[in-house]
Amino acid sequence: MEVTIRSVAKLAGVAPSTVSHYLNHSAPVSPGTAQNVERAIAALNYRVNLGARSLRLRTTHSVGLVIPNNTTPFFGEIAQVIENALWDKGYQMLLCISERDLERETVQVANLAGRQVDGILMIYHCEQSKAVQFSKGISMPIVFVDRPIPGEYSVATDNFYGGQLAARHLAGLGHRCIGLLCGEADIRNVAERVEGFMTELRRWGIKVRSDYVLDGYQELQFGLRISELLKKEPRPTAVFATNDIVAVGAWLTLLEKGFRVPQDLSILGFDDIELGRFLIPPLTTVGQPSREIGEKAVELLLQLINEKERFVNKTPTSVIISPTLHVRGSTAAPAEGR
Amino acid sequence: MEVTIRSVAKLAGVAPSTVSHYLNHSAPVSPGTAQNVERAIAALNYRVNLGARSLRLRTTHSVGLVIPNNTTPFFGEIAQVIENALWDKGYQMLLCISERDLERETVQVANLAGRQVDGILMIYHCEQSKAVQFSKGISMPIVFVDRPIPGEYSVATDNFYGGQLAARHLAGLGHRCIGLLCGEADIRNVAERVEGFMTELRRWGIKVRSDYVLDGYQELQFGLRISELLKKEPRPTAVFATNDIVAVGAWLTLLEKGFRVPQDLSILGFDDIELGRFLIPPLTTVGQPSREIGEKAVELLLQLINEKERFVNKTPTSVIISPTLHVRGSTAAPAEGR
DNA sequence: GATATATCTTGAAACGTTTCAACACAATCG
DNA sequence: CGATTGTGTTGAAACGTTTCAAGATATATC
Repeated sequence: MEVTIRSVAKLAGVAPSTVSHYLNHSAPVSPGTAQNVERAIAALNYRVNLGARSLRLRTTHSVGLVIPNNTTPFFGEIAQVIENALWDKGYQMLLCISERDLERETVQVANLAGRQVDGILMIYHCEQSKAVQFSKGISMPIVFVDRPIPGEYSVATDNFYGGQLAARHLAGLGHRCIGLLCGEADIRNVAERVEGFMTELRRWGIKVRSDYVLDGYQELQFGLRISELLKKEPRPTAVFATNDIVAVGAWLTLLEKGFRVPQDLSILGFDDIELGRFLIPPLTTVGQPSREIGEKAVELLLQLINEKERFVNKTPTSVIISPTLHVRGSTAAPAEGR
Repeated sequence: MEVTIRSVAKLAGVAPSTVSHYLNHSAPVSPGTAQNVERAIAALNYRVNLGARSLRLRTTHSVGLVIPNNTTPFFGEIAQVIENALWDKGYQMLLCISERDLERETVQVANLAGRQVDGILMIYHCEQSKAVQFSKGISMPIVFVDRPIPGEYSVATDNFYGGQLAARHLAGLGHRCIGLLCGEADIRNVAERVEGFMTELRRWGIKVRSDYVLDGYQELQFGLRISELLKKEPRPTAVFATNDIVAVGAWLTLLEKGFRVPQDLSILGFDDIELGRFLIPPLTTVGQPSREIGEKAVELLLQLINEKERFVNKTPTSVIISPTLHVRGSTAAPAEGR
């Protein structure tokens, strides 16, 4: 038999409600009974059944997080930051990995709703995600992370500005002949980075030749294709990768081919993953403030949870966080005469 | 008001129990009522409250996973594999990140127990973890992952054998002068790798000079200290790092100092993280079968959950999975004359 | 000493399910 | 035709909590 609040009450010689009051400080309990209850709890190794409590209280103190993948450094970091923030506030995180499967994404949201989580945080995979539509039919608040949706609560990076930062840095160093490794331009975040980058370059009067732009997946492997740019005439003096992993791939290729970074070619990434800091030279990059994003998302969600009524008729807010440029060793002014 | 099985029943003009039977196929329902119920469910957008169901059924179909950290590639991968395996079986994963905090680890296990998870998977941080002791007081089965405990159920890599594989490979190539980058030797897993490595080398009649052994943390930064080994006379022709991240650190340093891998120095890691496959040359490594470990752990745990009674008196089994050597480009025979 | 007040304790109802035992009805059997 | 079987349906109890309203006791007030 399970040990319940009733068994504790019986052993302590009081009513279950008294035990409950003792546990929750919801009513004063005389020192004598307090001690009895304490002893009974210890003797039976009683632990309150949070599921039952949730049923009664209509709040589970749990939050679901849906991410496309956990091995991508950025997502893994976000998940960690969010777990930490939630834990601090007494919330348990239910992690769902969608594996970029739209069907699965939706079922996971439905499941979380069925489990009566108090709220949901979601990095949806792409614009077509059915889960986004589906999420409107559930009763708990939902905050979209990293990838905003018009008309919904969200917390994300200002990707356009990030692209501008990158452009400004390279242009400021004197680069005029610049390449671009563009990972998955159909993801809005990436598109915005590119747009910001191009817009800013245009402001400097710099035009990126279309054959200096490579498209591919956001994987290390794609970065290896930088070798194609090295054959161009004139060779670009700097390259912006829309993603650190891609930048690392490029970096590896350059080293292998005997090019020196940054003397022969400057390289600039986006994300600020841990590895980049340890390359030699370390990678200059536009840092996604993953800590700030995760914490802000949790803060916003908990607000929605706690002041539910008040927020019902407010138009959802979209929090945009500015990335910052981390200047490290992989970028420098172009060599003389170029 | 929440939409419950009762509201559905009322709208469909039947008893709540009938709706339940319809949902769970626990009793035949006539086609007519079935349709009515279906319609009512759709009309009200009803979704069964899994919390309430759990309370009644005494099973939550959820499992807790405790890991020290989610950004370490190996842990992140394990978490992902486990989530996938659990999801396939209809279980929800509750993720707890202990941040290597022994206190927190314990509280997390207690919390999971309170939430009535059906079982717990745990990568504890170190031998002193109080959580290990604590876990004996809870009622649900627990399987230790990656780091076994005598007398408890566990699934882990055969680290000793992994060390042997590494040694055999290097010795077989002809290396006689071998260095060792040893990350956190007080973690048993690491100690076993080293032991297997040394044992096998001894069998080949090779002794590792004590000043060829460096100790440090399992971080990329530690790998940078390989430069200390490069000054030794004679210089080692190969280095084994007990961890891929450390190996990558070493690899970066070698490249930066102008040493060629593997011509000047062979380098061998442990874990098989994704990044290693993309170095140029790619990293030879002893692969931790993270997929197999995760899946096996889930399989074992679900067995314990489902056949609980039967297992009660069995002595816990400790599953050991053999790692495999992935020979890639970073190792080769030593240069002539050395 | 009666009444009011404060402190402590309690039984019962509720949260949203599932399931047992019982019932109603129709079809089948001998 | 009475008994049996099978198919659908149901009310009530249970899962382990919390909380409301009310009861019990002790203390203070007039």
